[in-house]
Amino acid sequence: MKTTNHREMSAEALSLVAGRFKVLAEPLRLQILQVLEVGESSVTAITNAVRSTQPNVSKHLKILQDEGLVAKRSEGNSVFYRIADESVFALCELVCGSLKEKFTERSVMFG
Amino acid sequence: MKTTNHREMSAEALSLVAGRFKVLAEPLRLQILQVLEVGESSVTAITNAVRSTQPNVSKHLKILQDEGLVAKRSEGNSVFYRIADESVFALCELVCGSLKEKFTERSVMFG
DNA sequence: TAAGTATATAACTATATAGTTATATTGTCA
DNA sequence: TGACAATATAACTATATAGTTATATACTTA
Repeated sequence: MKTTNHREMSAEALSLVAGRFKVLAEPLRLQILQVLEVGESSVTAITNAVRSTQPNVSKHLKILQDEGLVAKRSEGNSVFYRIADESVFALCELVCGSLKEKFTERSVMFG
Repeated sequence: MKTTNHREMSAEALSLVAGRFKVLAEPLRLQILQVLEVGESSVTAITNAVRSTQPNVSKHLKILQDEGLVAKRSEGNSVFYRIADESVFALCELVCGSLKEKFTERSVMFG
């Protein structure tokens, strides 16, 4: 049974979808997700991996968590974050494919 | 042959992917895309359908076009826009599915 | 040509947020 | 307990952009 109705989508639903895209619309957050794709990681380790500051990374992690994309686990002094929603990688895959097509087309335009 | 390398992604590539998400991170632009999903449409018709102002819709259409998501065709006085990249609908589908899961989980949390 | 219609653009305002710096909080270990 | 380490948060600044209003541009038709 198909439950999605493509003919109409409430303003609220559109806002939620846009909100998900907004969370992914930040290169640093995408980079953090890529780090976590390998496996769970502490805030310090993530901070080093993405070459940003700790407060900035913490803030982005909170945004990702609020959106349900990552989850965390405390161990002693450290907090380990992990991917909580694998669909983000499928999204990135789709975008990469589309971008590749887009640039191929434009490249062809110039012979 | 698989061409995408998941281990590394350049800062530039991440910016492009984030940029695509940014374009989709606006409810009104998603609404415009939904209107165009049905078929090509003039700026005036789109403006009426999404209940916004003409200049605002024109601006959003330009953003969508720059990203390669829509294309246009002039006919007399009017300009007709159409979907140029169907992948956006697959993206929205994925997000909708993920959001549904997310809210189902949270709903279950409350019994 | 003049009036009307459709679209695009420019200038502006208001708002959201990424990044920084400083600090608070919490846990570890000597 | 005191010093240190890891994380979170608050306050701030700078920047980006959605929406509005006014206007420019281009086409149509009387």
